[in-house]
Amino acid sequence: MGRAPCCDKATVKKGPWSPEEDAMLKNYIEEHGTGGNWIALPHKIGLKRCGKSCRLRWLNYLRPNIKHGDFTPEEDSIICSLYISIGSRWSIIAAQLPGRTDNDVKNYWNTKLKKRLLGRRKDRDTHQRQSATPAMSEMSTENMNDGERALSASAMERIQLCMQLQELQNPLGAHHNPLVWPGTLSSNSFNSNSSTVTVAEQGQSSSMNEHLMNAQLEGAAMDGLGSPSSAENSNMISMEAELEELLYGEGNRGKAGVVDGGVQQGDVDWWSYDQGKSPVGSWDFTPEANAVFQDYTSVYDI
DNA sequence: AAGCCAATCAACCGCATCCAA
DNA sequence: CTTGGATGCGGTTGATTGGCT
Repeated sequence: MGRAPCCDKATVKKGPWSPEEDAMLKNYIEEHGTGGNWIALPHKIGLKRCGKSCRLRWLNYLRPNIKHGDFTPEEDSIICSLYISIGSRWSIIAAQLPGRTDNDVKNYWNTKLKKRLLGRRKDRDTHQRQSATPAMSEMSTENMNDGERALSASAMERIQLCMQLQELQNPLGAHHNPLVWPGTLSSNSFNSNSSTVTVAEQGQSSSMNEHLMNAQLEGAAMDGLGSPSSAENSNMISMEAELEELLYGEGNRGKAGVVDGGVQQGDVDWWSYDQGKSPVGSWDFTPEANAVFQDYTSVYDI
């Protein structure tokens, strides 16, 4: 039994696209559009490709205004912030970065940013293990119990990144920090009615532990997105700066913060999206991504 | 120059969701 | 309400590239 294949794999070509194939696909779509049916598209053009493959090629490579490589510090900051906030929702993250595709962002995170951030944590752990708080030590991967090992890599990364930021902000009492770790303190600290990033949605998680930990992370993120008190706002600014430090190291603060014309990093931070410039007006903002940010802005009164 | 290895990125795969019949 | 096809998405794979020995 099983699922019917989307195309005839025996007659469909796989692997890298040739310039001729690219030209055929690009010319056709520019002239006729996709016609609302990717499956039928390759047959119309005469391409021996799967419809899904055509769609991917168009979205990730052939579409106009695609940017490749050379992520800016500002983009780094957005990616990291959103990853910590919402996890591996690459399409949503990419929608905040004009010209970037989800595939690009995902690759960039996996090959560069993740290593840059977690690598720094590893270095720091090596130096600070002796003085780390018990909670921090228990969470290091080599000390994990079976339940903790059940956490997905993504969830673990987000925990590590959150903890890394906490550690920088408040080395002695990070777990009491309401900004970063609120879900552990109060089950009401995040809104379970949110239709997009909810505990229910985390039902894909493979274990209850991951379930709960994700909920805590979402809580952390959600509180960060809410209407902060002045004290929390101060924490946010601090967290923003710490993220910058993690990305670019001490002595390089400000690298991400100031771009052409003196624009501050605060203009793009994720906990203070303003109605005017974020999702709407973004390049290729999907309805799904739009829904996420509408939830953020309506539920958390941003 | 050759071989090895790690990094990078395009592309594939399979699952989840959407939506029309 | 149910079903099945189409689409979207995230995880993973594999080919290519570049650096090092």
